[in-house]
Amino acid sequence: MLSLDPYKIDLPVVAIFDEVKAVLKEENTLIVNAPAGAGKSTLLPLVLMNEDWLQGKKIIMLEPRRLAAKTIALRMAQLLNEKVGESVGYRIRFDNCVSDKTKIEVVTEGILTRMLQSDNAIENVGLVIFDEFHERSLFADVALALARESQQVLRPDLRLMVMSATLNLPVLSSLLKSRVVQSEGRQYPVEIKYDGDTDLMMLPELSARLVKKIIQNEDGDVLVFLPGEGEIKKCETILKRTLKGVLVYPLYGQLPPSKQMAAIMPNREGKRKVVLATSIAETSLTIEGIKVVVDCGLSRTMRFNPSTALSKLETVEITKDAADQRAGRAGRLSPGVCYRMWTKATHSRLREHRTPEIIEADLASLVLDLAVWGISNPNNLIWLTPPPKGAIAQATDLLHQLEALEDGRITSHGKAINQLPCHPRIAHMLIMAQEEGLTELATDIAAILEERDPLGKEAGIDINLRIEALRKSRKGLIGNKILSRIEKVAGQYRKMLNVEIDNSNVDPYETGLLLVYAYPERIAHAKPGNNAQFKMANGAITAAGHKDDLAHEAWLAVAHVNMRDSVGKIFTASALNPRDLAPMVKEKDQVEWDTKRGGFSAVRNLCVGHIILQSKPLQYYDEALKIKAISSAVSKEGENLLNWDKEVIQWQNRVLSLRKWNTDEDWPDVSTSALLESNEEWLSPYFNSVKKPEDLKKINLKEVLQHHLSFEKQQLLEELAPEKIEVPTGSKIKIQYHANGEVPVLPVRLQEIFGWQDTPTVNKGKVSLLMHLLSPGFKPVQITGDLRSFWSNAYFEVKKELKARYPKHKWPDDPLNEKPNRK
DNA sequence: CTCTCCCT
Repeated sequence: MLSLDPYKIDLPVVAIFDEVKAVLKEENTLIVNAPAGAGKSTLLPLVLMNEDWLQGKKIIMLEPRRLAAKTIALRMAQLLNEKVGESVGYRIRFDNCVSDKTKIEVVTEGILTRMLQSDNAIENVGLVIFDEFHERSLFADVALALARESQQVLRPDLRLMVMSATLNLPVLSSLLKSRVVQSEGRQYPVEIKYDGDTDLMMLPELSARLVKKIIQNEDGDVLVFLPGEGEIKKCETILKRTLKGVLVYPLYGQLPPSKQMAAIMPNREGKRKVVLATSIAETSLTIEGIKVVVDCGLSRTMRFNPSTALSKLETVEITKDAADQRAGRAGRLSPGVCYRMWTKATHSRLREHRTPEIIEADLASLVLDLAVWGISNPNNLIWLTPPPKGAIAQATDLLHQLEALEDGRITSHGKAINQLPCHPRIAHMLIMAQEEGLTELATDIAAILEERDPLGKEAGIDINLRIEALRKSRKGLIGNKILSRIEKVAGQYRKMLNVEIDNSNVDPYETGLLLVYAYPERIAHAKPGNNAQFKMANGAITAAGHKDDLAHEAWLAVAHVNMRDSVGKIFTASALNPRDLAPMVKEKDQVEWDTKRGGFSAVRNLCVGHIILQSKPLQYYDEALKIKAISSAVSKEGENLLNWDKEVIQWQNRVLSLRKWNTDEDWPDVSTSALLESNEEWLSPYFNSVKKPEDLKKINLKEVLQHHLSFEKQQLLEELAPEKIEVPTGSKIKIQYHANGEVPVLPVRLQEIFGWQDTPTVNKGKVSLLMHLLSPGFKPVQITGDLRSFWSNAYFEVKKELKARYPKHKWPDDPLNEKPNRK
């Protein structure tokens, strides 16, 4: 029983108790929109725990963070006058506290996915609550999609309640086809001041300057949002040097807990406080007594690139809802002010809602989770934001490589991978290590790979140094926060795989072998001339520092790498024994055309992915492959490779003109682009004897093209669009056709056509030629499309001019009865 | 100059 009447608690959410109860009695889905501080997370589950429709089943509430899950469960238990683990419990990684009596379980996201996996129908659950859904974490999105599927297919009575502070409500409510219950928050007004745009390079200086101004002109403590540790440290140095009598605290995730507490704890008497924080202060940590927020408008996020299968950290503009949430931190206890380091104009073009993690995350685990559920095509689920196709394809590919999937279906190996609480690559390594007898080592590597680097980058790239550090820390010789977290994770793997601690010396080759299981595409081979550069099996070039211990190894097994530049940077790797690569070496015949390297070649390569170990000329190869290779080169660079001369172009233009004029006659598209694209069809029979680029030049293109037309069409072409036309002197003069079917041009000297009454034509008299009339010296004198009118009008003007310039020629008054001449 | 946050 509750220790007090929940309706008498002084929190805004009390006002919606009855409405929430009423909706959930009738409907199975509900959205609750309540800002921070409304009291929804603690009170709503308690008010609902005895509803009839639950039929004695449990309430599961999903929290994005372990600490939040634990403290919320604790508060609820206090309100019930109980201990945690009785009516209210929690389940998080490394720690759970539930019993048979538990009716409300607060769990973190990974746990819910696990629950849905072991029992698709979650039979003993009556209500799932998604708290802080606006954070749009990957797991929350997946869990909602799966819970929804379960509700529709197996459990129509299962209730879902989505709770969120700022959210794209219309989209969510139309997707879930559910009602929205709105709660007030407890928030004081925050005045927004736009302080003009900044640039990233000057951020520490500019934000420090702004803070100094605020300290002089405003009351209360100040919270500054900066993108990362680097900016925070620089800003801290400036402020400590220039601001006297003010306490400055940094606050970010990597800080030891005692220093985090110092920043969060209420102010020491008499002194004002400035906290410089990352986005950690947006949601995870609350600082008491803040009256002024300074927001730089940037944050760092991890983005996964499916084409390289790598994640990298990027600095991005925050969205409007995140900016509002940051500003809200100034109005928890009294009215406040928020300075935004951007302009109103910049603000208007910011995106409304934060990017859901599913858009830019590595989806390997997601695809595997769905496969375990029996869903091979993620599009079959209803998503608030569908996962991107490229990332799904990359994940599916990888899972096939790891043999977790076969033809899109989960394998028994895939199920085993899914049982382990880590990325599928690492789970695959852990399982394969059992066969190699290297499980102990693998548990250490797995834990190191998923946590931050416990040594600085000054330690070099050798991952074996990290393993040794972990082993020393277990012997109590050294220690730090990261190492103890790594050991916690390693311990969980040891327990699951049933092995003991191994603190012996490490054999780097064993490490290398294991890393290859996790990252097969990152096997790296020293480039010739070894300047610490390596080519990886996926084709990318990477480098180690010149002085690194591993810089002169022939082979590396690379774990983490950054590919921001064209030559990537290796962060962690191990030496690799080439003998361990034997099973991965594949014989690949390469039949290709490379114009720069002299044309055609056929070789047999021994390779590991893109790394070529050995290359020998190939005596016998499939002729069809050769044709394909040349043809594909021709389609790309054919205009330069072939002898594409004026003759060919004239022939193309003749056919193309007829294609334009006589649409009923079915003339083929012989434009250059069409011909190059279809070259395999019409040109490839001539490739047999081709070896070098010169051989391609020797092909008589016009002849080949001519023959590609049917005999009838060849004849028709000569008849309708002849290459040349005979003029009265008997000269055969070339007609200039155009590709677009424009009127063809006949350039001819005037004296050669005396006696020609009418304009000459082609295409059975349907197309008159445009005459370019020339002087005896082939200079243009007149253009006409109507010869008859020329003779009776313009001719007399032209005659005068020509007579002056060419007095020895005959320029008759009656040109139609004059004999033409070629003189 | 890699280092935001978080989860099984």
